[in-house]
Amino acid sequence: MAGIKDVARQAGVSVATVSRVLNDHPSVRADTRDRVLTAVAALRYRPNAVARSLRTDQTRTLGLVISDVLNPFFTELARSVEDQARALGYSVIIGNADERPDLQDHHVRTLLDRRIDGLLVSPTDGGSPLMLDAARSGTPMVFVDRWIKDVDVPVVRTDGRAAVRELVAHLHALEHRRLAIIAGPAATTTGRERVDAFRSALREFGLPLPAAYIGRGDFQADSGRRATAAFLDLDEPPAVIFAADNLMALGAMDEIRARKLRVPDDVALAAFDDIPWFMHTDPPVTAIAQPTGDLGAAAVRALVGLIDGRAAESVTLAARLVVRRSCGE
Amino acid sequence: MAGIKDVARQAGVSVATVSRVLNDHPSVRADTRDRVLTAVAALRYRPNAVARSLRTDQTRTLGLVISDVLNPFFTELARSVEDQARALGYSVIIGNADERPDLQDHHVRTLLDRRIDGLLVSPTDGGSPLMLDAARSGTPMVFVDRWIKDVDVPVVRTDGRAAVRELVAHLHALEHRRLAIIAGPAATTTGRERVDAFRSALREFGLPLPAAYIGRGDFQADSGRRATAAFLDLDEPPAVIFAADNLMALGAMDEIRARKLRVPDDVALAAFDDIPWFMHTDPPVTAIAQPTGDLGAAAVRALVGLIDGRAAESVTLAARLVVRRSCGE
DNA sequence: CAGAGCTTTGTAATCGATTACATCGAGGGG
DNA sequence: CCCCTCGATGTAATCGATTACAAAGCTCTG
Repeated sequence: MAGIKDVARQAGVSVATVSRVLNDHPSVRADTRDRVLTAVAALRYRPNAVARSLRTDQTRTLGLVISDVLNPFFTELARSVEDQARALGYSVIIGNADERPDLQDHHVRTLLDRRIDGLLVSPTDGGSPLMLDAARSGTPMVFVDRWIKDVDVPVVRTDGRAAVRELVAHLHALEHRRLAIIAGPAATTTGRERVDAFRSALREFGLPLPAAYIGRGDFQADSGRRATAAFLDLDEPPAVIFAADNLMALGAMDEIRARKLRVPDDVALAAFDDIPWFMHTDPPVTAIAQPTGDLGAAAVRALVGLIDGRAAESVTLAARLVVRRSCGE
Repeated sequence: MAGIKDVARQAGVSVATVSRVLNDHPSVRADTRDRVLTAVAALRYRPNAVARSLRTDQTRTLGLVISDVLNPFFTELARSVEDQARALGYSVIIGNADERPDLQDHHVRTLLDRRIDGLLVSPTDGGSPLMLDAARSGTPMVFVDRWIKDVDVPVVRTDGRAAVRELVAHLHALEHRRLAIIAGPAATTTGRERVDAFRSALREFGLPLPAAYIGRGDFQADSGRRATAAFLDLDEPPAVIFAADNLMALGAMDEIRARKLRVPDDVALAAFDDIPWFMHTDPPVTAIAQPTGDLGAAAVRALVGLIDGRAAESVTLAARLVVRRSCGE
């Protein structure tokens, strides 16, 4: 592959001049520029990004570590992140943590080794020392969706409290009284928050949230299945199951279907995170929708701001309830 | 951030020795190695992958350019690719082409600039000159799922002919006679192949495939909606709609639902590419499933083989039909 | 017309690693 | 006891770009 030297030779100038043309430095005579450009075209020269990065100490690359690519919410997020990053001249390297702290650390380490300019993370757990170190040592970093307490890192996220309250009101209006939740891992903020929001909303309506009605999930389908099985085995099973993410809702549907029960007649179902498929499930699932596109775009803007030395602020967007038929009419 | 020089100073050796320890070169005395390792730990040193790549001319990174991240088939593929790559010591950079040739080229260019060691592509169109050049100029490259004719690049893909034939047999047995297909873009191999397979199977059963029963889709949901609308507006609408991918099937369901028609009573529906949600749609969708995990793993193995100088062979796996209820009982 | 000042270009250092080659010291054979 | 060999380590070139500084050419002015 042709290098800058080949271009310089071909154009009869020095490498410095070629470099200046490439970075459109003003002090290059027009005809020299033309000769260089012709040589570049003739040799199909493309600057080596690796060499450039080494010298300039910037890669124009952002790292994105997400909890689970198979979760449609996160792939939508990844997509909007990439779109916005591209618009700002950055590439994105995605790392899939699969909800595993060790994999998360693996990706953070690899990304740091590659000297990405900034890191976008949706942490799987609460306290990866590696990540905390990175944050403290000044790596530009922004949390998205989930975050870690007591770290000075901006957070771009959705506040679901109002929507959860709305959901509970909806359920209450439909005469449902025994409401259960499949929670996410306690190590994640979203895992805890959604339960908290649910609990406060229930209290507001004078409803209890017994321990048996809090299922321990890990944001993946299998755990939704297991938690649902446990609920349904109870002497007094809940009337509604609220899954804290869409994959656990999928698992819940699996289990309900396996037991030949009907939604919403036997159990009602609702989920956090709306996805296109919920419109077509049997029945369509009532869900709380996050503004995923805005979330990704805002996160990238905040991160690039940080990279450019501006102080980034945390952003909180609102979720909204989408009522369908899975909780009754 | 600490560099190799800092480590050398701290350990009282030269950078060469540090490098040797890091790449575990045999000729380093045990106690020297220990001193270096202590220094590495003390300074929390991590080698700069950018510098290393420049010198060694390898990035231990694979590029993966896929047609659409929002398509669950491709995100599953991406996931298995990443898993296998990680197992072999490679990172993966994913580029999402969004079914747009210009975006595809953008990603190929960026990946090439970054000097990735190899490229995995599921081409959106038939003839990006950039990609053809790259292939010819020796960039290790493997096509996955889709491919381009007349290029000397190994292909790892699924052959759906048998499964499509099985599907048609199933439909025929259910007394369906008017079968339509929503095709993918003619520029893609999968776009054409699936129609061809469908057509031959129909012929085998003595059924026609009128032009009006071939919908022009682009593998995205909207086009499925439009093609379905066109079918249903026909004087003699089809009894079955076979969507050549899952997103177009989603679009078809949208349109059918919007017209208050029922699947399979009013129209039957089948799709290429199975996804977890098809089990829970109303009704569950009959689909042709690809062995996605194997596909990704085989593609990575072939690519890494190429990188290591071994000759890679094309791999063809078989798809299988998963019968559910969307075509009748 | 000399020299100041500006524009344009070139020379060479640099980024942080790897690695060919040089060097040094110890041990062994004659 | 000398020299050769081999193991361990260091010195410095190198990868392909960017960029500070030097230098050359040109214009313009007094």
